[in-house]
Amino acid sequence: MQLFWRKGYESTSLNDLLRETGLSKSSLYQTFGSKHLLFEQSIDRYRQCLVKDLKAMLNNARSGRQFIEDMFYSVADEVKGKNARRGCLVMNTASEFAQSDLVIAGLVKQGTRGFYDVFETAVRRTQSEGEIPANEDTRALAIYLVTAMSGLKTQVKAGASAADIISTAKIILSTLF
Amino acid sequence: MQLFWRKGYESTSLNDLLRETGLSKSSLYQTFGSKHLLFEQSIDRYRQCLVKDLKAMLNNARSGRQFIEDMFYSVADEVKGKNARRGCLVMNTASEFAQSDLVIAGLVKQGTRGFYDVFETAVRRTQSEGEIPANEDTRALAIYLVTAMSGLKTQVKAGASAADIISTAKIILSTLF
DNA sequence: TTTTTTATGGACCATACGGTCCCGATAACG
DNA sequence: CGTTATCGGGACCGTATGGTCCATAAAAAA
Repeated sequence: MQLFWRKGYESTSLNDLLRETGLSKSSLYQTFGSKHLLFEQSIDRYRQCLVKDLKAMLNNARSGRQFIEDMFYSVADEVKGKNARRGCLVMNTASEFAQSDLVIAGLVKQGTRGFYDVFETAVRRTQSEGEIPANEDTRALAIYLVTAMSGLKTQVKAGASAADIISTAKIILSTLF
Repeated sequence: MQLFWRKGYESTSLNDLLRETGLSKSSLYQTFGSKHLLFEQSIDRYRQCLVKDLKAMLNNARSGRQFIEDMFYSVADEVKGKNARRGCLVMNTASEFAQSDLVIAGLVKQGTRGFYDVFETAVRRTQSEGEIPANEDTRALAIYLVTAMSGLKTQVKAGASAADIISTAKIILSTLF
């Protein structure tokens, strides 16, 4: 999963996977079936873990608004560090495959829906806390936030500076607050 | 360029390129040097053409606001049609390579800067037409618009519906107008 | 017309790819 | 202890990859 996340599907070779996992070829094929199936399982695991983590973060957050703001400002951190600029596996996969592979497209759709749901929950909570008007379309706002997040991560990949990310995050958030 | 745009770098094989161009292998190598060099030239040409077209569209637009609105609403059209969901070559490349290839990273940076510039010009014009407050940071707004556009195109690739694209575009634009 | 440059088709190459298979080691089980 | 199921190392396979080379054909220059 880490490897696919960092390099994408096509650029990750079987040898890369063997080196990273420490498995032999036969073991990897016995366990995962094929490179493609392993990729599918990687996306699925990624989505499960990320959505679970996001829900936990939202639950532990002081407020819905705090959660949303933290999410966007923390993108600036991805400019630096060891796993720098690797983006989001689901969105990376959407970009690499688009709709050319039906199975992958389904997993991507499942992933984006999961992200929509988390952000919609966050928006609803923020509404109930009085920081977002109650008459706003929560689903539309959630999709907007996921879209903006995805754009921000693409900017990181394109080489944007942390300062640009933060100033853009400010504008994104100004739509809500 | 069309092929790289549709399929990305790794997924486009030399045979694909020969078939599409109608050239023989030696001719293609004599003309473009290598697959990698051809890709670089494709990105460069893409950027030049697109930036030129955008500038022309902006000049011909009834207003800066009209230009910006048209840009975002027209993304919904990319859901359907023959060249559906292929996104933007520069952003696709940013996603595929991130910063792993220095030459490519430079071309991506050049591309994004070109997009920033066009949108900054559009924002400035819109300010002078009184539709955006004069005290707004035009560069920051331009980067925001490019970021939002890139996110929107990724949503298209992820399989979003035209309706979702339009409602998200509305929210993106509500930040400015 | 002859010479020199340029362009092109196609054979050829080494290698890296994803994937299969078998046989020996190990571990679980009776 | 003996038997059976599981696991993994590595040889092997066919193919597609990006890339080179050369001999010839066409065109440009002399």
